[in-house]
Amino acid sequence: MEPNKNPEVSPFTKFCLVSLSPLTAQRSPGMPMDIDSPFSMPENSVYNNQQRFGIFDPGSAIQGKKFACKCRKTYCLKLYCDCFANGEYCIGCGCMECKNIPECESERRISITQVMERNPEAFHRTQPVITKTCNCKRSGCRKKYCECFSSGLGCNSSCKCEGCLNTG
DNA sequence: GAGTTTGAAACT
DNA sequence: CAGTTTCAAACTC
Repeated sequence: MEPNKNPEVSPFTKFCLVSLSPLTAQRSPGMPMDIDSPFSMPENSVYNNQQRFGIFDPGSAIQGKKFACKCRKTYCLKLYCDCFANGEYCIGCGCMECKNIPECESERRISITQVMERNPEAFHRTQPVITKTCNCKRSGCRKKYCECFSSGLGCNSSCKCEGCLNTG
Protein backbone atom coordinates (compact mmCIF):
# COMPACT_ATOMS: atom_id res chain seq x y z
CA MET A 1 0.00 0.00 0.00
CA GLU A 2 1.70 3.10 -1.18
CA PRO A 3 1.46 6.21 0.93
CA ASN A 4 -1.22 8.42 -0.46
CA LYS A 5 -1.08 12.06 0.54
CA ASN A 6 -4.45 12.81 -0.94
CA PRO A 7 -6.71 9.76 -0.79
CA GLU A 8 -9.62 11.63 -2.34
CA VAL A 9 -7.84 12.02 -5.67
CA SER A 10 -6.99 8.79 -7.41
CA PRO A 11 -3.96 8.41 -9.69
CA PHE A 12 -6.37 8.20 -12.60
CA THR A 13 -7.94 11.48 -11.57
CA LYS A 14 -4.51 13.05 -11.35
CA PHE A 15 -3.69 11.74 -14.79
CA CYS A 16 -6.87 13.23 -16.16
CA LEU A 17 -6.28 16.55 -14.47
CA VAL A 18 -3.06 16.83 -16.39
CA SER A 19 -4.20 15.33 -19.65
CA LEU A 20 -7.33 17.48 -19.68
CA SER A 21 -5.29 20.63 -19.60
CA PRO A 22 -4.36 21.13 -23.23
CA LEU A 23 -1.83 23.83 -22.57
CA THR A 24 -0.54 23.00 -19.14
CA ALA A 25 0.03 19.43 -20.19
CA GLN A 26 2.84 20.69 -22.35
CA ARG A 27 4.49 22.55 -19.50
CA SER A 28 6.10 21.51 -16.30
CA PRO A 29 3.76 21.85 -13.34
CA GLY A 30 4.02 25.28 -11.83
CA MET A 31 5.73 26.70 -14.86
CA PRO A 32 4.64 30.30 -15.30
CA MET A 33 2.42 31.24 -18.16
CA ASP A 34 4.06 32.42 -21.30
CA ILE A 35 4.04 36.20 -21.19
CA ASP A 36 3.12 36.38 -24.83
CA SER A 37 0.33 33.91 -24.41
CA PRO A 38 -3.19 35.19 -24.89
CA PHE A 39 -3.80 33.64 -21.46
CA SER A 40 -1.72 36.02 -19.43
CA MET A 41 -4.31 37.36 -17.03
CA PRO A 42 -3.90 36.66 -13.33
CA GLU A 43 -5.38 33.45 -12.08
CA ASN A 44 -8.96 33.52 -10.79
CA SER A 45 -9.82 36.54 -12.84
CA VAL A 46 -13.32 36.57 -14.19
CA TYR A 47 -14.01 37.96 -17.56
CA ASN A 48 -16.21 37.84 -20.57
CA ASN A 49 -14.64 35.59 -23.15
CA GLN A 50 -15.80 37.91 -25.90
CA GLN A 51 -13.86 40.77 -24.37
CA ARG A 52 -10.62 38.97 -24.99
CA PHE A 53 -11.24 37.15 -28.21
CA GLY A 54 -13.64 39.54 -29.88
CA ILE A 55 -17.19 38.98 -30.95
CA PHE A 56 -18.14 35.35 -31.02
CA ASP A 57 -18.18 34.06 -34.55
CA PRO A 58 -19.01 30.37 -34.70
CA GLY A 59 -18.08 30.29 -38.33
CA SER A 60 -14.53 31.44 -38.04
CA ALA A 61 -13.50 31.99 -34.44
CA ILE A 62 -12.55 28.46 -33.62
CA GLN A 63 -9.23 27.45 -35.01
CA GLY A 64 -8.24 23.86 -34.37
CA LYS A 65 -11.01 23.63 -31.81
CA LYS A 66 -14.10 21.51 -32.11
CA PHE A 67 -16.39 23.31 -29.70
CA ALA A 68 -17.66 26.81 -29.16
CA CYS A 69 -19.93 27.28 -26.20
CA LYS A 70 -22.13 30.13 -25.07
CA CYS A 71 -22.40 29.26 -21.40
CA ARG A 72 -23.59 32.04 -19.11
CA LYS A 73 -24.00 30.69 -15.59
CA THR A 74 -21.71 27.74 -15.11
CA TYR A 75 -18.37 29.46 -15.66
CA CYS A 76 -17.83 26.69 -18.20
CA LEU A 77 -16.87 24.42 -15.33
CA LYS A 78 -19.74 21.97 -15.63
CA LEU A 79 -20.44 19.26 -18.14
CA TYR A 80 -23.11 21.48 -19.62
CA CYS A 81 -20.19 23.15 -21.33
CA ASP A 82 -19.13 21.23 -24.41
CA CYS A 83 -15.63 22.64 -24.24
CA PHE A 84 -15.15 21.59 -20.63
CA ALA A 85 -16.79 18.22 -21.21
CA ASN A 86 -14.34 17.50 -23.97
CA GLY A 87 -11.29 18.60 -22.08
CA GLU A 88 -10.84 21.76 -24.10
CA TYR A 89 -10.21 25.25 -22.90
CA CYS A 90 -12.69 27.85 -24.03
CA ILE A 91 -11.03 29.73 -26.83
CA GLY A 92 -13.01 32.11 -28.95
CA CYS A 93 -16.28 30.97 -27.45
CA GLY A 94 -19.25 33.18 -26.73
CA CYS A 95 -19.32 32.33 -23.05
CA MET A 96 -19.61 34.72 -20.13
CA GLU A 97 -17.47 34.79 -16.98
CA CYS A 98 -15.56 31.80 -18.26
CA LYS A 99 -13.23 29.96 -15.94
CA ASN A 100 -12.40 27.16 -18.31
CA ILE A 101 -9.16 28.91 -19.08
CA PRO A 102 -5.55 28.41 -18.05
CA GLU A 103 -5.44 31.30 -15.62
CA CYS A 104 -8.29 29.75 -13.68
CA GLU A 105 -6.60 26.36 -13.76
CA SER A 106 -6.89 25.79 -10.02
CA GLU A 107 -10.64 26.29 -10.03
CA ARG A 108 -10.88 24.31 -13.22
CA ARG A 109 -9.05 21.39 -11.66
CA ILE A 110 -11.27 21.45 -8.63
CA SER A 111 -14.28 21.23 -10.90
CA ILE A 112 -12.75 18.41 -12.93
CA THR A 113 -12.10 16.53 -9.74
CA GLN A 114 -15.68 17.02 -8.60
CA VAL A 115 -17.04 15.83 -11.92
CA MET A 116 -14.84 12.77 -11.86
CA GLU A 117 -15.82 11.92 -8.33
CA ARG A 118 -19.38 11.88 -9.59
CA ASN A 119 -18.54 9.96 -12.73
CA PRO A 120 -15.01 8.67 -13.36
CA GLU A 121 -15.94 8.10 -16.99
CA ALA A 122 -17.01 11.69 -17.53
CA PHE A 123 -13.88 12.57 -19.45
CA HIS A 124 -13.68 9.54 -21.69
CA ARG A 125 -10.39 10.41 -23.21
CA THR A 126 -8.48 7.20 -22.90
CA GLN A 127 -10.71 5.27 -25.26
CA PRO A 128 -12.99 6.18 -28.14
CA VAL A 129 -16.66 6.38 -27.46
CA ILE A 130 -18.42 3.75 -29.51
CA THR A 131 -21.75 3.75 -27.73
CA LYS A 132 -23.87 6.33 -26.02
CA THR A 133 -27.03 6.08 -24.07
CA CYS A 134 -29.98 8.42 -23.82
CA ASN A 135 -33.18 8.90 -21.89
CA CYS A 136 -35.16 10.78 -24.49
CA LYS A 137 -38.89 10.96 -24.10
CA ARG A 138 -40.24 13.33 -26.69
CA SER A 139 -37.77 13.71 -29.48
CA GLY A 140 -38.08 10.18 -30.80
CA CYS A 141 -34.29 10.18 -30.67
CA ARG A 142 -34.34 11.80 -34.08
CA LYS A 143 -33.21 15.23 -33.09
CA LYS A 144 -29.94 16.48 -31.81
CA TYR A 145 -31.35 16.68 -28.33
CA CYS A 146 -30.64 12.95 -28.36
CA GLU A 147 -27.03 12.22 -27.56
CA CYS A 148 -27.07 9.03 -29.60
CA PHE A 149 -28.53 10.73 -32.64
CA SER A 150 -26.29 13.76 -32.35
CA SER A 151 -23.29 11.45 -32.27
CA GLY A 152 -24.48 9.65 -35.37
CA LEU A 153 -25.16 6.52 -33.38
CA GLY A 154 -28.21 4.37 -33.13
CA CYS A 155 -29.82 3.83 -29.78
CA ASN A 156 -29.04 0.59 -28.04
CA SER A 157 -30.36 -1.68 -25.34
CA SER A 158 -28.79 0.46 -22.65
CA CYS A 159 -30.89 3.45 -23.63
CA LYS A 160 -34.01 4.22 -21.66
CA CYS A 161 -35.65 6.28 -24.35
CA GLU A 162 -39.36 6.25 -25.11
CA GLY A 163 -40.81 6.12 -28.60
CA CYS A 164 -37.38 5.65 -30.10
CA LEU A 165 -37.08 6.01 -33.88
CA ASN A 166 -33.31 5.88 -33.86
CA THR A 167 -32.91 2.15 -33.93
CA GLY A 168 -30.28 1.86 -36.48
C1' DG B 1 -33.84 37.57 -32.77
C1' DA B 2 -37.04 35.95 -29.23
C1' DG B 3 -39.22 32.43 -27.20
C1' DT B 4 -39.96 27.43 -26.55
C1' DT B 5 -38.62 22.68 -26.11
C1' DT B 6 -35.59 19.23 -24.82
C1' DG B 7 -32.85 16.04 -22.11
C1' DA B 8 -28.28 15.85 -19.70
C1' DA B 9 -26.23 17.36 -15.60
C1' DA B 10 -26.66 18.84 -11.12
C1' DC B 11 -28.94 19.10 -7.01
C1' DT B 12 -32.04 17.72 -3.00
C1' DC C 1 -32.13 6.07 -5.70
C1' DA C 2 -35.98 9.04 -7.35
C1' DG C 3 -37.77 13.39 -8.09
C1' DT C 4 -36.85 18.13 -9.09
C1' DT C 5 -34.28 22.00 -10.76
C1' DT C 6 -30.90 24.13 -13.62
C1' DC C 7 -28.67 24.64 -17.70
C1' DA C 8 -27.27 25.37 -22.52
C1' DA C 9 -28.23 23.64 -27.00
C1' DA C 10 -31.60 22.59 -30.44
C1' DC C 11 -35.42 23.99 -32.40
C1' DT C 12 -39.56 26.84 -33.85
C1' DC C 13 -41.83 30.89 -34.95
